[in-house]
Amino acid sequence: MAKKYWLVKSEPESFSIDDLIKSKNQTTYWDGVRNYQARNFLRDEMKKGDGVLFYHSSNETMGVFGICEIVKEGYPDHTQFDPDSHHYFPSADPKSPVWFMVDIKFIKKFSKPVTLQDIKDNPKLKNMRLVQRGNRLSVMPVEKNEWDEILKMSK
DNA sequence: GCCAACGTTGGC
DNA sequence: GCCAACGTTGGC
Repeated sequence: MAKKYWLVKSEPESFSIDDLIKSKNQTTYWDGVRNYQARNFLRDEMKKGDGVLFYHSSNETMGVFGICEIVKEGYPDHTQFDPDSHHYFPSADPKSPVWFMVDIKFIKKFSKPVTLQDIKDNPKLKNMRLVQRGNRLSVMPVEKNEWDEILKMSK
């Protein structure tokens, strides 16, 4: 199957690309996604080796800061069962988990981020889901040509 | 099944 | 900090 491409959003105050770099093996599990559409991507469609754009939101510099890859495919997000977790989801049953996550591994940080403004200013990227109205998905697919364009812009 | 209320996201 | 967009919840 052809390699696919994704974008994940994170607020750098809670988890930034530098936090990923500092993580053990530069790998982390992407927990806490509580949106069904995003869940379906995590559970069903993100495959080992797929490319992931790492996006910082709600920050003075919003944009894509680097890339990583999927190293472990969808498996149950353990925080849904943990009453102490901020992501606790009482109706989830370990026998039929509701929420899933993947593991991602750091590949590289751009020397200069591709900002949201850069993306908006590039007519080739006008169809990106990221810049479409009202889009609030924290995990979303990216087309190969969009991936290539972002990488080109990061140089 | 409808829909108002509410909570969250995220750009500005 | 504001607020538009939009997903979810829960009463009916």
